[in-house]
Amino acid sequence: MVRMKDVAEMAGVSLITVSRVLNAPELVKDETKARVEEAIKELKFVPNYTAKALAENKTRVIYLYIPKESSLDELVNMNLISGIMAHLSEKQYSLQITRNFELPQKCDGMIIIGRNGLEEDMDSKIRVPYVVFGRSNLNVDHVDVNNYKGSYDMTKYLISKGHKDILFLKINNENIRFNERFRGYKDALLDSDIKFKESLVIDIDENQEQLAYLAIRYSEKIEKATALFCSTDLSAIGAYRALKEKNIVIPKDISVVGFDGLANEVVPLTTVKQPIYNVGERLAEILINRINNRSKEIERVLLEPQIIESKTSGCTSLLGKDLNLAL
Amino acid sequence: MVRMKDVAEMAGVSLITVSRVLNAPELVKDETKARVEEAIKELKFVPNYTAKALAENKTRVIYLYIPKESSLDELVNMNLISGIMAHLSEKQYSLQITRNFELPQKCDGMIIIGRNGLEEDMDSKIRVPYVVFGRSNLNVDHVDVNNYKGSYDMTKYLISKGHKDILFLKINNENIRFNERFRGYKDALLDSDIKFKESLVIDIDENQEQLAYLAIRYSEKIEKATALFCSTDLSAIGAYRALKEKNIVIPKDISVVGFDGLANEVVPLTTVKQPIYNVGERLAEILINRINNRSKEIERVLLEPQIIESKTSGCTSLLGKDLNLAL
DNA sequence: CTGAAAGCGCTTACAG
DNA sequence: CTGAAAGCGCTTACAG
Repeated sequence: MVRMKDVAEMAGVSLITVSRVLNAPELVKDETKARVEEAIKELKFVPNYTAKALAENKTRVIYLYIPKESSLDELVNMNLISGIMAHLSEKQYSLQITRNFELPQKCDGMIIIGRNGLEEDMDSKIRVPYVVFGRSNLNVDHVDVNNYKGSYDMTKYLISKGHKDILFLKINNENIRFNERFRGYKDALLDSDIKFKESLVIDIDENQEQLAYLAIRYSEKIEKATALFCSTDLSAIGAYRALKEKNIVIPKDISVVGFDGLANEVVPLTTVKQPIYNVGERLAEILINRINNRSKEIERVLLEPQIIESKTSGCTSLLGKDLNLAL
Repeated sequence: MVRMKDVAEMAGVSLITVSRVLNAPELVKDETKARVEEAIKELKFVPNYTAKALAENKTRVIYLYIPKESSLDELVNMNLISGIMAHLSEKQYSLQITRNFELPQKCDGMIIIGRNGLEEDMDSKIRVPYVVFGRSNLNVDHVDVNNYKGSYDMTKYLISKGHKDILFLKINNENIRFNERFRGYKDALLDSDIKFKESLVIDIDENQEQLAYLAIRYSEKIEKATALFCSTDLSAIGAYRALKEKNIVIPKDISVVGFDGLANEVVPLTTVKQPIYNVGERLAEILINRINNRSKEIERVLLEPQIIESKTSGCTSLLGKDLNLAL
């Protein structure tokens, strides 16, 4: 293994100078720097990050906190982990996962999956820089998905396809995300001069396929609508099943769209795709920047979701026509 | 931060003794050991893994090689990464991802996503212990999914539901996995005294939704069957779409099942779920064991997939009956 | 602009 | 069974 010492010898300088070329090149005379750089290239020197970390009192380890309630093999978490890994690897950082705040080892920073309530005590508990996925009441770097915008855009999209009577399957729990999606829907209607009607909203209490199924199965509001916008893909699938049972054909009789898009590799549902993988990348990026500069301005990033057109939606002009049927 | 030195002082021993208690406790007198252990607990001492790694000439970093052709946000890769991370984190190792074999930094071991052909030169290139996902012609630790068994079991499952004429949608490329799935299907028929018929096989060349769609859309073999076993979920979804277009109702007229199950959180397809997340965990586990004991016997692990019953399959006794329709 | 020396927190022959 | 000393490969005041 090539060490800084070897580079120093080859370049005819001290080890300290090599270190400077690597970490503070502006302090080194151009000519010396050139000699060192050549030696580095010649010997294919790569710094030993373990030694560097020890000397700097760093670890090059980032912890990702995922609450215990959330399984690591959920699609959201998998997307997140992959995105984070991709960026950290590039920057020579590595990742560990934790389910609580008692970390088994030192780290340089943390990524926290939003815990909406408990945040107040977080800042005192965590003694390293951290970044949060989701809203944060604290003055802290965070990344979130623009649920409002995604929902707004999807509603506009449906309107552009000729839909005016758009049913909304709403999820009624304290999760801000679902509220934002509902707001986006309403505002898009408003901005298109379509009156928002309570009679076109169907409520369920949790994001469950079965609840959505039941709600749609026994609702009569369907007949008034040409499109159904579900708050999540999971509920869209429940709704889909209910519609089929009622012999309503999709998208011939009604368009059905969802929100999340985490499995759109295999689910042919028109939906709003949350860029969770990108969220992961951005979280990692922002955290590393923060580690390298504690005093920089707080970052608040809102990533835009994207509409994925698939087989469950169509134009109103095609209503009743037997086209390519959806799954 | 509490160091070994602090523990040593409190226990009234040398730093070396503390190190022994941690790494080779059998060399330490019981009484001394007890004093040290108490001090460790009292001071909540946690070893500094960076320092340990440097002294041991280790890194505690594992590289995961994923070929460039394969995107990190594919479901398989995400499952894998999450599973690997879960185990490594537990063992205080961390992970980095690489897309080639020029590693930017030292590591203690590698996890290689099977590269079926190129394996011959691998052993010489990689100078650290490694484990492979997939078959390997080399004499190396590896983990794979039992595709044969999954397919065999699914076929048996369909037979147990009364199906005898089971169409198989086969993918005809060099990927061994697809061959194994086909073999499992044939053997299950054989073992159930059902004659295998070429006329019940439909071929496509790649695992693509559209190819499956076309193959099923224009095949007349469907009419002869009560069940359709597709080699992948993706092809099952294409097939599903084609069937719907032909006004064939699922599972009323025909059962449709797939293979993969990576998105079954949201896809209500009866399928064989590949335990990719568990594959990840096992890969990590085996690698760490190998790192700690280079001379142990080679591990060849075959994980069993699992049948997930969902809404696209049913009993032949219910054929033609209008039940809970599937998605 | 450059270098000698101490230090980061561990492990590991070697000695006793 | 226990300990003194050197070493892992870097960084960082400090001095010049």
